[in-house]
This record gives sequence, C-alpha cells and structure tokens, in this order.
Amino acid sequence: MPKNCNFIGKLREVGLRPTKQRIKMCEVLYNREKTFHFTINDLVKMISEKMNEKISLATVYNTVHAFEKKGYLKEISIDSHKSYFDTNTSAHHHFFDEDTHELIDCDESDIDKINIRKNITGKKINSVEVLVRVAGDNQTQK
Amino acid sequence: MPKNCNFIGKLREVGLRPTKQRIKMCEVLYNREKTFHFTINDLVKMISEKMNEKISLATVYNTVHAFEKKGYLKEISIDSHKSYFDTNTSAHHHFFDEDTHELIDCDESDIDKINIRKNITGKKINSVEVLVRVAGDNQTQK
DNA sequence: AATCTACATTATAATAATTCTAAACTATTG
DNA sequence: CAATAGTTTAGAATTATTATAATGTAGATT
Repeated sequence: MPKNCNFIGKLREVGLRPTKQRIKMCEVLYNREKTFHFTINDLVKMISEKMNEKISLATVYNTVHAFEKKGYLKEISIDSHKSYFDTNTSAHHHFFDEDTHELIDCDESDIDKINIRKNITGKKINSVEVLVRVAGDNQTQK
Repeated sequence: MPKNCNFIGKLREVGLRPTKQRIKMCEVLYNREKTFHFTINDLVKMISEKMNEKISLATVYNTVHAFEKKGYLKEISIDSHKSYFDTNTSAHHHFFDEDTHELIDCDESDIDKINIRKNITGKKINSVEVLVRVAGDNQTQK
C-alpha cells in the first residue's frame, strides 16, 4: 500500500472495486507515517470519528477481510478474544504488553533470525513468527 | 501434572477442591503418554464419550480456566476463532498446519534458541514463542 | 448518457464462543 | 454433623463474527 493516495488505482490493481467505503478505509489505514495495529472495533470507531457518514459494521468486516486476502492487511492472533490486524504486512515479530494489551512491532534488529532445523514432511513453511509477551516487573499476568 | 493418578493430592496442593468433575478432567487430560492440544469443544466431547455422567459446558470452561491459572494448562492463540489449550505447559514452540488446522509441538532441537536483543523498557519478558505456519506445497492458504 | 449486470453495502437476523447468574450441591472445617 | 465457602449446573446474556436479502453503485455495454 502506498505512502500517499491513489488508493483507487491500488484497489483496482488487485481487483477490488474502489468504492467510497474502501477508499475511506484506505485513507484511515494508510495515510499515516507508521504502520499500526487495530481491532475491528478500533477501526469502526476511527472511521466513524474521522468521517461524517456512517459505515456498516458488516462493511468493515467485509472490507478488512477483502484487504487481508489481497495482502493489504495481516491478522495477528495473540489473544483468543481479540483479532488484531496489522497494516505492516511484511514478515516481522511482535512484543505483546500483557498489562496494556498493546501490540508492538519488533525491529528487524531486535530478534536474531530464527533457524528452523526441522519441518513437517510434505509441508512448506509459510511464515515464522515470534511473539514476546512482556509485562511490568510487579504483577506478571493480566 | 503427574504421569499417573493422585490427582486429588495435586489439586489440593494448588488450592483447588478435588471435585468429581475436576478429577475426571484430570484423568482425561493427564492419564496419557503424551501431552496434547485441544479446544473446549474437543474436551467436552472427550469427557462425554469417556464418562457416563454429563458435565456442564460451564464447568468445562470454569475448570479449564482454573487449571490454566494454576499452570496445569496453557492457552495457545493461533486462530482468532478457536482457543487451543496445551497440556504441555513448558516453554515450547509450535508448527501449525494450515491445511488440517493441526497444532504440532516443536521439539527443543527443531528451533534454535531465540535471541531477543532488545526489550520494552520497564518490562520483563514472560515468554517467547514461535509459531511456524506450514501448508501443503500446492495451495498455500486455507 | 442511459442501461445493464455483477459486485458492494446495509440493517438486521443468525450463529458461535464464551461468560454470567442464581439456585442447588458438596467438600472441607470446626 | 452442621456451617460455610467454594463448585456445579442449566439456561440466559453477552460478544464477536457471519449470513441474509434488499437496496445501491461501479464499470462495461450500448
């Protein structure tokens, strides 16, 4: 996804019709300096705050999933209760702050390359992701 | 959790009352050679098949969470739709077969030790876990 | 530019997973 | 063996997500 605009073209390129809602969502997600993490709920709030028109919850789900399928978003599973999505679709690892429930990207340099010595026979490795759970020094768990 | 029996004592040790249901659940989960993974649904089925008495779904949830809190079970997040639990509570990594949705433990030797070079300030690392997603060579995603 | 068609959006209903509730039950303590 | 604090239970409630079916719209065709 580009740093700035021409979302219409980008959507068309991957075969998604550039509807008003999809363009709006692109603006909210990608017109910013840094990539970020969000839940569907976060996104609904962000859109309804930034925009003056309503957007249906179903549309947000549909569109997020459409974007995910096309590689514009990545889903991250940390918590069985929440689905997080990441606008950073490149392979990278995460810290998860168990106090604040905040998800933080690792820089490339934060974690050495993972060496997988063995694989499941007949299978191809699709991804290797590390999750580092952290918390304040006092209370350990949620 | 022990290889065999005295679940009553073990439950008492951590301050859980050894009720009929909890002892049954221990038997189903820990009277076996190898550790394994399950969802709440799997477990309900297993219990209702192995036992002749009914167990309430709520009890299974309560008991699984009680066991988790006491370190008898570990939750694994892979899929936002399903909660997996693991009777292997030691630190270890996983393969996840995206074709079959099967979760497979990594042996200690399968993955080199992960080296975390940087951490979030003021936080302690609670766990470092790797998830290796694999799939058949043909179709890549679900 | 009007029409057509396939795809999108929408509000709402349906489903699924999990948690809550409050009444009945039971393991432990005294 | 009575008291009580923790447990189980069925079912209701809640939450997240997906399905439905009617309406709307983008893009191609005239």
